[in-house]
Amino acid sequence: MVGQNISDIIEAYLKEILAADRQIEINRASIAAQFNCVPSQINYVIKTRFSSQQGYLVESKRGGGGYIRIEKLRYRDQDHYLNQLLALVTAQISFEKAVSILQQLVDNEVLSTHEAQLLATMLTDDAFAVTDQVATDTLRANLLSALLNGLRYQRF
Amino acid sequence: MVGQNISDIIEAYLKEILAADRQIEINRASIAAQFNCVPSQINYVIKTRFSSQQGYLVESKRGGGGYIRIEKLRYRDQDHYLNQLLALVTAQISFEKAVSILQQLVDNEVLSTHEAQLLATMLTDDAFAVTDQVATDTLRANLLSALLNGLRYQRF
DNA sequence: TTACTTTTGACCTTCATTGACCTTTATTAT
DNA sequence: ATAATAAAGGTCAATGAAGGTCAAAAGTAA
Repeated sequence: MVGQNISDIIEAYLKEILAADRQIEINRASIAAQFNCVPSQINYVIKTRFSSQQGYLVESKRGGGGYIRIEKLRYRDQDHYLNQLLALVTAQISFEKAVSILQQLVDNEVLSTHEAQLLATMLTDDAFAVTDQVATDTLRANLLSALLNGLRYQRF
Repeated sequence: MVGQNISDIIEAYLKEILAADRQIEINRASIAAQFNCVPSQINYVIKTRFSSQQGYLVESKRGGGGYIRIEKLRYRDQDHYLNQLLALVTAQISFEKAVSILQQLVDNEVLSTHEAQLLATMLTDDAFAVTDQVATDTLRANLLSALLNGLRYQRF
């Protein structure tokens, strides 16, 4: 039932291919034609759903024979990977971004879905009964940093 | 007595669907039109009758193709037990006490050892880079309360 | 009355869609 | 080779399409 808009549909389409291939190369115009939208919408989809925050690497080439290549990044070296994620945790962080980081940990099998849910629970605004938004975000960032640091030494 | 006002009627309508499906996705404007009320009344109904305290999870998305999704969470059978633990969480709580509560959750197989470790990580003083000790304990109490509340329901 | 709940609407924020205009790269004609 | 042209993809701002917030007004019950 999720995915009423074109962007969601295109996202799902690309991710389905990525699940099998881990890397795709598309022609912007073709995809746009296929989904009956304007070419720049593809850029929108990529920008909002395939960012490096979300674990994707996007490269492109213009001109004749141009393409857009999307790659789902996978991290073999866990410590290095956690460092990268840690770098994404800015001094203040919104719940949504925090969740997208947890999601990446799930994608890369560092956390189970259930674990991520537990942790997300503790990162909600609700969990901090604080009125000041800046203080809340700062705090959440601290919590998440602590979690990521903890994960690197945790044995399973 | 129940069902006199529009809010009650909308509540009943949504809960009837939820009884069958456990999850619904609605368009705020459509529902509002259907019940001849203003859109923000839907928010009122959700806020007063589908809160997380009442066992519902509500997510929404704005913009084109936006929606409001309501999910009925399953009640845990350890609920009574969780209530007891929740009572132990005072307004402020030390790390040691927090850990002992987590330990009880492990003993009762609500959490795995690893999960407890993850959560403990987020409850350390270190996780809150706050100097004031009272504020820290207050916060930790909030976090732990949120966690315990979250554990009462589990997603499908 | 008084306090609580419901109803309404003005105004706000977020997300999606579109199109005009720009930049880069490859091919083709001279 | 060079210059023109074609063939990509990129940017950005305007517009549209949802849902969110908040406080005032209107009901309701004690």
